[in-house]
Amino acid sequence: MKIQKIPEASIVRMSVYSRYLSRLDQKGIVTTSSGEIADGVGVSPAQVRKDLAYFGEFGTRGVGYNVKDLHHHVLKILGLTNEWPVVLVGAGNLGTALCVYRGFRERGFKIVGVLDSDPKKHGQPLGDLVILPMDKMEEIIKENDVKMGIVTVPSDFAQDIVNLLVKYGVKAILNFAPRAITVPEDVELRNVDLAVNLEVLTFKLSS
Amino acid sequence: MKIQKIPEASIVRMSVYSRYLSRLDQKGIVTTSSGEIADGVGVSPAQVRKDLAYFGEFGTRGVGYNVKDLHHHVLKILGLTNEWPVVLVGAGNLGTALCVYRGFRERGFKIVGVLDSDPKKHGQPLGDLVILPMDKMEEIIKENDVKMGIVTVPSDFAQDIVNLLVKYGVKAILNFAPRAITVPEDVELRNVDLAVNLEVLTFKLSS
DNA sequence: GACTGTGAAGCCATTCACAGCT
DNA sequence: AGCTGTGAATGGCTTCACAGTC
Repeated sequence: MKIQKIPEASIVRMSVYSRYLSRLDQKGIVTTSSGEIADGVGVSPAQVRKDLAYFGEFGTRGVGYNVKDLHHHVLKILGLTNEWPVVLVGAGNLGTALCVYRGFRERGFKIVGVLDSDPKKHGQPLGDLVILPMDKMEEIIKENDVKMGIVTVPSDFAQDIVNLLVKYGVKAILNFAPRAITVPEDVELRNVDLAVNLEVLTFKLSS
Repeated sequence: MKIQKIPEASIVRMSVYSRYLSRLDQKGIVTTSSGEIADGVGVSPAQVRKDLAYFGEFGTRGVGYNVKDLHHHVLKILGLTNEWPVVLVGAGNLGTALCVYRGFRERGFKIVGVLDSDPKKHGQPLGDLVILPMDKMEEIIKENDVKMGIVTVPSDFAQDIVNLLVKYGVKAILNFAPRAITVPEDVELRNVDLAVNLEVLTFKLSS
């Protein structure tokens, strides 16, 4: 295998494969194939093989893949073999929902701090945490060695919050505010725009 | 302009442009350019022009675009000139958060019904709605002429719920369950996988 | 001079098709 | 015979570069 750039879409699919492999493993299935995975997640078998091939040779020709083995490899590729501490900023409706979202914990993400600028919220319990004021950000990040942040503050404040997170050493940010945000080169940013997803649907319904 | 297939990525960007144009309009700005829009949303000017060109000629050479005018055109293209009634299924943490999410209402999406299978939740207020049992689905959809649904139920039930929505006439579904879901050809489906977004970040942090 | 609209070129991702292994 | 791994072919999106317009 030559070294080459890996498409972001492949990484997204790797994450999806890993969830499917975890299900196969739970069902006690020992061996699988690119065809089975493809059916299970809704892509082509060639796509599955190509994606996996970016990272190594995990299968046996004529046989397929060992489920446990492949699952472990994929988790390792995604960096999910250890728990990730995460700080969440913005304890509004969306923030509180994400804070207790089981899908994150199941995949090894642990929210270790929830911050909000509203003094009325400070001290309020949220899951097994307590909402803290913004000036606790540095402490939370440093004490827990936090590298990831989730931003669910109103759009107007998103860039400022992101700047703060970066200042205190966060290296990857998931932003839910529908605004263009900039970060330094060594920081990873992903945006999730919930309304956009509905609007793609209305476009298709209308055309 | 020739007829041609429009990339989905272009539609996503159109939605982003429309939000930026709405901000420019609010600020009272009358004229803009592909360069300004590009800077504002973080893409290239050529990309902006190409995207818009899929749908028509909205600008004036040497001048730029009229903000109000372009904004209106983009909203019309996205099918956002009328309010869309939406039904939401699954009043867990994520579902309740989305139900009162301002970002949806601001863009013309109105949740007209929240359903959950848990009898303990029935009758509980949620925003200005009340959580209803699943067997009210048909009534809600028919009475409000609902064409869009949001699914925030546990993964194991997502396909069943989607099947029900489709059965009662919903034509576009936004699914938050991390499972492969299938729908008939005439139904649009989009998946939002929140954990995947964090996992793409961990991949990048780890590599 | 400034900015749009667009064919052509370049680039990137997916699919194909088959050699290689069990 | 069955399935992986992969170079080659295809298809699609983005960028380039410039003619057209004000």
